[in-house]
Amino acid sequence: MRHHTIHLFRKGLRLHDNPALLAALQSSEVVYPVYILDRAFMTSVMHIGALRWHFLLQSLEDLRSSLCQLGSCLLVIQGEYESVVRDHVQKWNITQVTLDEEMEPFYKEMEANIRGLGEELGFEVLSLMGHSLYNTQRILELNGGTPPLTYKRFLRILALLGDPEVPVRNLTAEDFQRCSPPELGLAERYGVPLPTDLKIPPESISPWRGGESEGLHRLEQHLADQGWVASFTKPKTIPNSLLPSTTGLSPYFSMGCLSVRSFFYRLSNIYAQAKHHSLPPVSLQGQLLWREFFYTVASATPNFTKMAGNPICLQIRWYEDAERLHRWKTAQTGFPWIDAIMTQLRQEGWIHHLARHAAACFLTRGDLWISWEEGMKVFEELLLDADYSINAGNWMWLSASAFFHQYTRIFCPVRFGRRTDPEGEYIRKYLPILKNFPSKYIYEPWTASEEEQKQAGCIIGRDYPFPMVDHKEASDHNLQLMKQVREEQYRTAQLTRDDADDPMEMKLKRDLSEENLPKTKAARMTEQA
DNA sequence: CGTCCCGTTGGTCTG
DNA sequence: CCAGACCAACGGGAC
Repeated sequence: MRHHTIHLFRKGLRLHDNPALLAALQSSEVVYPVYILDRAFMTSVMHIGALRWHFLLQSLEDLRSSLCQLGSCLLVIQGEYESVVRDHVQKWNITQVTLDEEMEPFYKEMEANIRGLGEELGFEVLSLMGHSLYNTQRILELNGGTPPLTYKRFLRILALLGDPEVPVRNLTAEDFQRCSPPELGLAERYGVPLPTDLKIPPESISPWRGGESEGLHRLEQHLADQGWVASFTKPKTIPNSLLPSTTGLSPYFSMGCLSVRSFFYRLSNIYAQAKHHSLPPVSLQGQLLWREFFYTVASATPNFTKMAGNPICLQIRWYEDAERLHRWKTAQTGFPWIDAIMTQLRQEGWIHHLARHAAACFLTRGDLWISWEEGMKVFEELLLDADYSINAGNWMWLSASAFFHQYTRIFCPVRFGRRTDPEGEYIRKYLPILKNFPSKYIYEPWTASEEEQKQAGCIIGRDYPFPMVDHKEASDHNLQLMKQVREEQYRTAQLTRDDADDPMEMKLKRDLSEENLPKTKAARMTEQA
């Protein structure tokens, strides 16, 4: 059967390793490449901010241009996705819709709705996995139905599965010539809108440009240095270097401008030629597998992006403090290292992984004791590489709510950054107000004398805020809170377990009595004293 | 069931 | 300058 097909781009904004689009071209006499720009969805479900809008529109423009070069086009149709599909299926006599399979609940729901429409209107739906290395369902099965909760265990499952599927071949003009492009006139009617058309602020000083072409260009630049690729070890990269010390390819992966499978195999080839190469978790390939790890856990965990109702997430009564949250979000904490990070995030939409750690630890268990969900929302809006599963997973990690539990390890907002950038060049770049501050004080400018502040041209408290908390005091306090939370949690777990096993009141009482509760060393010391 | 090992990237001190 | 011990001590998972 020769189909009339709509290929629906959602992520996967690329022509290389695009299995669903390839299948569309091979099975159709006409293919309509469509991107549905659903602004309400983007704003209320995806929560994308201005920088991400720019990145998306640039990616669409690049995709349109590449499709045109191959004799096709891209139709960007604005509207609610279900009614757009319904309208055009009838208008264009569509018999097939192809799309990438995605794992986020809202994208799954979208696909289910399109399948429902297919049954109603009589078209077929073909979805193929293009955004991840493995089928997460297979990983779950091999782990006995539950997601592996440690990376090590996850890797062991992957070893059973072997290498991921190889990428499909690049699309060529011949592929597109075998079937007709959309009618003339449609391309003009459904062009890629400009930011101003969508009332998005036009100015953008982000150094990241969206699109497959730019992504491939950056990828080639990095892969050219084979020694660097082979010896890459993540923790040794520098969070506050003025240019990214990692690949900075994440925005392109999150939107599917680059294929993770293609990258995986490019890395494998380089490793095969190198005498020595680093290994997961710290290697470059290991980074791709971290992404996969969080996808897997997220796909099998209810309420993964929330605390409430999330079975793997520690339940904590975080403070609600709109003012402190706002100051954190808008780079006004008074800790230059944290504020520089948040400034880079706001201006460029990308910060180093360790910088994310520092900022996240500060907001949650480190200093402010504000819910990781709030931080996650801010990152979702501002990070170009924001990804549903990875974002939530890392916020739980950093807040010691799941995956990571050694809550005594707290990032110091003063000393952590100073280790790799003692002169504070990163701070000077993103907080120009502190440009002339002496290096000695730049991570804690409030310790400079009035005279020194005057000389540096920045009075703390007037030109730049005082720190919003005393880090030492706050982190000690939070440490105690975290200890309490964990003891409480144990008590609750004990209660529910015994409830299920043995409802007898006597047993409950016995197990909940003081001497049967676990004691921290600190508690034991107090007792002795 | 208990015990022990170890974990992608803290901080501090010592040798 | 760097490696390693220690801090205080969690929880998943192996045994």
